[in-house]
Amino acid sequence: MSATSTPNPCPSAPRFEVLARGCVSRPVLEHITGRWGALTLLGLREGPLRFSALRRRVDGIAEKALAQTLRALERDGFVHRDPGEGYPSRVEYRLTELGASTTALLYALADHVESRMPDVLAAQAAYDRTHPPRP
Amino acid sequence: MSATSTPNPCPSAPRFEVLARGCVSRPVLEHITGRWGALTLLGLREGPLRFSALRRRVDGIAEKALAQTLRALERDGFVHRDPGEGYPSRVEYRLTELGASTTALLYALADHVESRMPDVLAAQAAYDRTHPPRP
DNA sequence: CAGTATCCAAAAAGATACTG
DNA sequence: CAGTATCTTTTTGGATACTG
Repeated sequence: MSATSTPNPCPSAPRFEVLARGCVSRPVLEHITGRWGALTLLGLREGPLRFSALRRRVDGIAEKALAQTLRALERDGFVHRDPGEGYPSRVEYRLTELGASTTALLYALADHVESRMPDVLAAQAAYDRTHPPRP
Repeated sequence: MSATSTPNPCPSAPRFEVLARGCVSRPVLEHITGRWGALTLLGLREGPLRFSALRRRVDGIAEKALAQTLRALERDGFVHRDPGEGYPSRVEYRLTELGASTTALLYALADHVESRMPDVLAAQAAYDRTHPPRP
């Protein structure tokens, strides 16, 4: 750290503003909501998994992307990486307490979306009916 | 439409699996959690806004990105677009009921992250201390 | 097994200009 | 004002190969 006199960002205070660019929590929120972040956390929700198992679980993710995502989530303290000793290597990933509490909220969100899919599909159909495919 | 005999994806049933590629809810979840989706929804949380006001609120977003994001969210039924008549144009965007309920969950998530930022910053510092910057 | 390294293709972000 | 069009630059994604 050292006295960085950043005019600084979002007071974690009453009104919160992740909306501000430069807010320190914004990149963190992006890690957990981003393309693979959310799915990776949800993939670990039911218990620890090893790299390949997790990769199979998060359908469609590339090794590279999974590695990157896990690194970011580990750095932010959402995921704990436990490298077992021995060979061949067995590394387990598990949610930290912070990761678990966060994932619970993420799950609530995903579950809500899932339950309201009928409305979403209806909205999409209506939209497509009234909007030109692409002139 | 038309009888697509998709072997199809994620039963909205008991165990849910957004994790599956091809799951219809996955792209929707991505729209609301994606790079700008979340911030745009949060930007509308306190009330309807017009395009430029929203753009100012979601700090750093480009016109193009905002237009795209709003289109996706409108199509999914999270946002309602209300084009006022007259000139110059005044278009208002507001959350639908579905958008509002979803955004409430998103807010809970963002708020949780915000409140735990001290832990996140500590984790990041610890990580950076023990991991080589880049050899 | 658990990754890293590479290379290429595809997509997204940015900046600028222009229209109803 | 509310966008679209266009072009350029960066980031991603995907496939393949290789190492401890």
